[in-house]
Formats: sequence, structure tokens, C-alpha cells
Amino acid sequence: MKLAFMVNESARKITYNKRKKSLKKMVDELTTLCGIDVCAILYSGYHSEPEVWPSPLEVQRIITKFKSYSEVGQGRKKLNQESYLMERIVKSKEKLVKVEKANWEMERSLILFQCLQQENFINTLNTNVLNDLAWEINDKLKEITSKMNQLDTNEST
Amino acid sequence: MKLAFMVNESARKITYNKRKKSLKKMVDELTTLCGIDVCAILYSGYHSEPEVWPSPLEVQRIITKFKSYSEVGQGRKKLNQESYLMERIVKSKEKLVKVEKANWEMERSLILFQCLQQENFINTLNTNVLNDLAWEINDKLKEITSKMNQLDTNEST
DNA sequence: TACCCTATTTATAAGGG
DNA sequence: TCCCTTATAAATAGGGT
Repeated sequence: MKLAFMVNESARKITYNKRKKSLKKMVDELTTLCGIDVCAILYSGYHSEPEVWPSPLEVQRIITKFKSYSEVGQGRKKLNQESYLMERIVKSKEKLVKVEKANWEMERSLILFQCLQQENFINTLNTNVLNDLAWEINDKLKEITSKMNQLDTNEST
Repeated sequence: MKLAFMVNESARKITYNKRKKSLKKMVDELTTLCGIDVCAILYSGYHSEPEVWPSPLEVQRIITKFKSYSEVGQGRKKLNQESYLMERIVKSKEKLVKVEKANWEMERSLILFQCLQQENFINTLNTNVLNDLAWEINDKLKEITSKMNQLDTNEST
């Protein structure tokens, strides 16, 4: 069998489903056997949303790690061609890291709330508990927003 | 063979390497055969950085899709319990989407630059070309930063 | 379309160099 | 630790319903 785009649509979908199943299994097994974080994201035309594995929350968690690496990890050590421009880029990157961090906190709150909604946990809670939860998230968001505004104010002085 | 964390360290590393290889192959094949976007992120203790597949840039691209889904997709349609608090959360989310978008543009510029550095493309360019590139990225970053500041100014009025 | 079957291919655990 | 080999287990393409 040759490794190329499968032109036959039905055969392609069958293959897609089979291999997707295997991919998920492989992620699960690698996670269990080796005790490491693994996630996969599939973006196919078969679903309007990306399919993520093992779970949206877990994927978010792993992406956070990935991103903090992308931004911080490679920062200074490659910067031995002393250039004003490159310094400037590192500065921007550092600011970005801070804003990203705030964003992620905010997002995590929102995602938690969404997950609760999706799982219908919220429907089983009484109104008071729901309101408490919402206020808590709301406070968190306000706190984060204020932090982000501060960040930008400091930047412009 | 039982599916549990492998206690033997050397055996675990062997398994890790074998299965990682298979996972990457599976991602590649699924991408080719079915013409879809797939990526995987592994965060193990064996490397300080997360290992991403098929490439950092491709992973970023797919994550962007994933994130825009997380934030925007589920927004309004679940909001039939008309609550001021929930509206407030949606508002925060909308702001987050905007900031995220700006962040992603910024990040993409930085990642492009990093990739160029890593691949040693930059070393093969002459100083003028390098400076032009850096200026271009610098301008882009300034533009994005200003957009973000505007966003926060509008927010606080 | 989706499921089931099975012949074949592929992955991989275990063992040795 | 890494590479190679091999017996076994698992995945899967293709065909039928």
C-alpha cells in the first residue's frame, strides 16, 4: 500500500477512523507505560471542532508547557550577535510571556467553567452554588484583567 | 504484557523511544493518507523541552486552531440561563480572544525568527538582509503592542 | 455508511552483543 | 547505552454484508 493521499473518500474515512483510534490508544499507552505527558490534536474536515486527546483540559495543560518553552527557553542563549534589534525582540518576548501567563490563567478559569457546563455538572448544582462559582471566576477574571492593564501601563512609561 | 508504569528505568526508556518513533510515524501517515492536520506534543523527563511533532511551527498552527475553538466556539450557544455573571464571563472571553489574537501574531513573528536562528539560515545571510528582517519583525511587534494597548484603553473607558 | 472478518503487514518486548 | 534479531502481538487494508 502506498503512502499517499487516499483519493477514495469512503476508504479514506475508514482509514481515518481506524488510525485515529490507534493514535489515541498509542497516546494513552505511552502516557501510562512511561509516565509522561502526551497529547494529540487532530484537525480534520470530519468535525467542525478539532479533536483533542486525551482531553481538552489535559491538552491545554500540555500546550501551556509547550508554549512556555517556545517563549522563554531559547531566549538569551542564542543572543551572542549583540544587536539592538535582537535585544528589542527579546524584550517583546518577555512582555509576551507575562501577558500570555495572565491569559492562560484567564483561559483556565473559562475552560473550567465550560467543562462544567459541558458535563452538565452545573445542572445538578443548586442556584446558590452556581452563583458562588460564577462569582469566584468573575473575581479571578477581574484580578487578571487588572494585572494585564498594569502591565501595559508600566510598558508605556 | 501489562499496561502499567514500567518500573525498570532502562526498559522504560527503550519503550519510550520505540513508541515515540511509532507515534511520530502514525502522525505523519495520518496526515498524508487522510490529508488532515495532526500534531503531537510529548513532555517527558528525558528532554528539557517538550518534543513536538511534526514541527514547532506546524504545532503552533494547529494549536491556534484548537485555541480559537476553545474560546470562541462554545461561546453563546450554551448561554440560555440568562445570568449577568455569565454574560460577564463571555465578555471577558471576547476580550481574551482579541488579546490572544494579537499575542499569536507576535508569537508567530518571534517563532519565525527563532526557527531561522535554529536552522542557521541567519548565519548564511549577510548583515544587511539580517537587519532588514529584524526591522520588519520589530515593526510588526510595535504595531501589535500598540493594538493591545488600545484594546486595554478602550476597555477601561 | 458502518461494521465484521481475515490475510498480511507492522510494531514491539525480550534477549544478546 | 545503543543496536540488532526474532517470536509474538497488534494494526489494518481490502473485501464482503
